[in-house]
Amino acid sequence: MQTLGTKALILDVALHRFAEHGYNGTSLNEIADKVGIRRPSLLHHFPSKEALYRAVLLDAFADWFALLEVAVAGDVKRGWPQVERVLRAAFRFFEDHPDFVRLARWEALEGGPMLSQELGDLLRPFFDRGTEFLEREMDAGRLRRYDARQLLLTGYGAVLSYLSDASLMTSLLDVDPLSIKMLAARREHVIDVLRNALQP
Amino acid sequence: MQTLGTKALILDVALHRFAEHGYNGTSLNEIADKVGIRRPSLLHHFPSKEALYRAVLLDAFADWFALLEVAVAGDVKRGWPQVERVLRAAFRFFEDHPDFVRLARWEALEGGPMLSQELGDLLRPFFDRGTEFLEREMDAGRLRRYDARQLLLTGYGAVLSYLSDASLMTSLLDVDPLSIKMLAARREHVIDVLRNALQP
DNA sequence: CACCATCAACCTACACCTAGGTAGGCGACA
DNA sequence: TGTCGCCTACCTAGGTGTAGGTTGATGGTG
Repeated sequence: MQTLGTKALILDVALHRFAEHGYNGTSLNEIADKVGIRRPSLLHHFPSKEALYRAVLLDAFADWFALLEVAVAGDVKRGWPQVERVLRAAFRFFEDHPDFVRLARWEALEGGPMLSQELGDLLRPFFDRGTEFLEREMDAGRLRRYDARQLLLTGYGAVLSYLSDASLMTSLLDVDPLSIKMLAARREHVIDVLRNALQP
Repeated sequence: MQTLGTKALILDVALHRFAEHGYNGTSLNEIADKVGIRRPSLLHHFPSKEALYRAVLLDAFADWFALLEVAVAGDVKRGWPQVERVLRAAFRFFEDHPDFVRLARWEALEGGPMLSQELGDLLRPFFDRGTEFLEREMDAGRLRRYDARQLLLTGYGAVLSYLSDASLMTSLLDVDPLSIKMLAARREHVIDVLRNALQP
């Protein structure tokens, strides 16, 4: 049942590998082997390792941007309920796309193969929209006052680190941090902390 | 004025390189060049790349463990003031040891060159002591109730991500995230958020 | 003091492997 | 007959690690 074309299959396998071991830790041979072709055949579909990586990264982020667009559409609610709505949407996305989380983390750490700047530019509009929303709600007294940009970065760290650093979490928690149960516990915890910090 | 012996100099340079580019992204040639010797001379001091990496990592963590010992010594205060005391000590350490932060992040992401388990074992006692402290204070009503372990992990993510993902922060903030001013802003922000989340 | 053995720290040269990427051929199929 | 997708064979760069030699400091001994 391999409905995926070879190209899509390559992207799929590469996403897993890059997410797991990063750019430097992944070889084209590994990817090709898992796809079931030889390396030169892989390079027939993508001109270079870096081109493949870019394609993987942009694909992954396209999904994330699409979700963000939907999640913030209309600013349906105000104050904390809207924050919680977006948070839950984000959590659901991250839980469904663990490879995306790790890929993003590698990219953020490495500064990427000269791609980080570009990604930052794509991320920036969403960051600014988030900032504006938070500032508006704080001004209206519906959220406790903080530096809105710092607050977004705090959310970023609190949400993503747990998911990206799974092996460390396993050492500390003695359970699979990515099990359904632990993911739910994590989600509710973060939301709980932020609610208490944000509600006036 | 090179008061450092060659071995210490190697460790120093290697720490920088591993922190910046990770294990796979760093070659012994780079390190040797920067030290001012040839690679075989470097391998005279450390038997292999992995041995060098282990030495770097254990050194870095030894400093961190030493600080933790001091910071938690005596549980001088109770409730939030003690939490804030430890937080500030940790921030100061991280600001003084940016390479440590990034090294830890690489290690957590990569699962490390088979070292992560070992590191987890070293970290574990501190994690458990933190958990116990928080639970005691929560039971006494001096801190708002959360899952203590989740809370520690939230702190981990919120504090370290900003410092380790500096290149991403630069893209989003348009300023040097590691400047004295921004570091202070970050510190006060995180403490502020956690205070509001934790004080009953 | 003169002599010699030892050893640490460095070097050059080399062996070996794996990586990414290229050249060119072969078969299937429109 | 052309083109697509794949192959084998090959190239080069760069990585880790080893072999073996040089130098210079140390330190015991006649």
